[in-house]
Amino acid sequence: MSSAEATDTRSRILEAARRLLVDGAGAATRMSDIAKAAGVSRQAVYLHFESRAALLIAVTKHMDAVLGVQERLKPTRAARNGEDRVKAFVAFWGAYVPEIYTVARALMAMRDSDAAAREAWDGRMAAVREGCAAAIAALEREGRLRPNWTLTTATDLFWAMLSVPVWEQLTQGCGWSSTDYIERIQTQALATFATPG
Amino acid sequence: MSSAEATDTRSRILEAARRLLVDGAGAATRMSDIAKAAGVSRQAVYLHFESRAALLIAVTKHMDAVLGVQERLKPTRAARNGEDRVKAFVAFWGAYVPEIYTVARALMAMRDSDAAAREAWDGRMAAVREGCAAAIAALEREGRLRPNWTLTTATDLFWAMLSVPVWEQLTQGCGWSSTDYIERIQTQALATFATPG
DNA sequence: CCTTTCAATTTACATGATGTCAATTGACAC
DNA sequence: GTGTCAATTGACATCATGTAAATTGAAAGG
Repeated sequence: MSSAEATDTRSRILEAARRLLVDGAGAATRMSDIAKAAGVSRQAVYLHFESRAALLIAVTKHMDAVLGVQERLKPTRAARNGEDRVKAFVAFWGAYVPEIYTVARALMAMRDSDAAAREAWDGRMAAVREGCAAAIAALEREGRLRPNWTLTTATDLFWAMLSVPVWEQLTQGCGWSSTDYIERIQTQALATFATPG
Repeated sequence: MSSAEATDTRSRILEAARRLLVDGAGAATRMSDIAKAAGVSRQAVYLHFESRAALLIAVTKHMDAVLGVQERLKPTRAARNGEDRVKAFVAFWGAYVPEIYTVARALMAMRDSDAAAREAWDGRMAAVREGCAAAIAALEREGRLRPNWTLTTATDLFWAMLSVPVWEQLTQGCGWSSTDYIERIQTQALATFATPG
C-alpha cells in the first residue's frame, strides 16, 4: 500500500528530525543529516516537506501530540484561584520548555530568514500568551492584581518572563535546575503581580 | 600618508556598517552592502576585518565610544542606596538598548555559527551582569534583599529580566515605549527583590 | 501478464552568502 | 625611479538550501 508507506516514511523523517534536534546537533541540524538518519535520500525529504521551515514546523506539531500538551495543561485549568493558576502555569511551562527547547531554538533561528517560520513561532507564542492572560485575569477577578498593572501590561510582562530566551539564560547559562526555575519564577510573578495574601 | 588613509577607510567601513545595521537592513546586512555603502570593494573590507563576526564586534566597540557608555553609567554609581541603584541601572539599560539593539541582534544571530561572536556577546553580557550584581549587592548591604533570594540567584534573575530578547518582546512586540519599559521593569525588580520600604 | 502509478533514487544544477587567492593599479615616500 | 602598501578586479572554493529531470522498483488493477 503506497499511501501507508508514504505515511511511514514521513513519520520516519519526522522522528529522525525530532531526535537530531533534541539530542543531536540541535539548531545546526541539516536537511542531509535528517535524511541520513531517516534512511532516505535528501530529496525524499523534500517530497514530504516543502522546506526546512515546513519540516521544523511539522516537528513541533508532532511533538505536541507526543508530549500530550492538553493533558499537561489540565492542572492549570483546575486551579481554584488566581495565585494557584499563576503557579500552575509556571509549573507547566517549566516542565514543558526543556522538552521542546532545542526544536524551539531551531525555529527561532529561522524567524529572520523565513516568513513561515516566523508565523509559526508567533502562533505558538500567542498560545502561551493566552495562558498568561488567563492566569492574570484570574488574579484580577479576585481583586488581587496589584494596582500598578492593567490586564494587558501584566500579561505582557508575565509573558516576557516566560519567554524561551529567559528560560535558556537561567537554566543553561546560570545553571538553574527545572525546580529552581519554577519556584523562583513563581515567586517573582506573585511578588510582581499579586497583592500580598 | 598611507596609514592615515588606512585608518580613514577603516572608519568609513565601521561607520557604514553601523549605519546599515542600525537604520538599514539590520542583521540581514551583508558584507557587500557594507562595502558599497563605504564606497570600497568587498575585498577591501576583508583587508581591515578578518570576518563578518570581527567586523560586527568592532562595530559594537566603536558604538560604545560614540555613545559614551561610561558617561551614561555615572548616575548608577552615584546612587545613594540600593533601591536607587536598581532604578538607575534599569534606567540606564532602558535608554541604552534601543541604541544598540539592531547591532546586538546581528551579533546574537551569529552566536550559533561563530565562536568569536559568541565570546564577544558573552563578554558584553558579563559586563551587564556586573551592573546587576552591584545593584543587588547594594540592596543586600542595606538588609533590603528579600529572604527568598541570595546574591547570586537575585542577580541571575535580574540579569535575565534585562536581557535583550525581553526588551525586544516588550518594546517591539508589545508596543511598550522606552518609558513604559523602564518604569515597569523598575517596579517589577523592586517588587521581586526588595523588601517594602 | 502487462500497464499504470507513485514513492523514492540518482545526478546535476541554481542560488546566495562568506571567505580566499593572485595579479594589477595607483599614489606617495625616499 | 623604485619600492611599498592600500585598494581593485576577477576568479574561485565552500557550504547550505532548494529545483529539476530521468530512472528504478514495487504494488494495484484490468
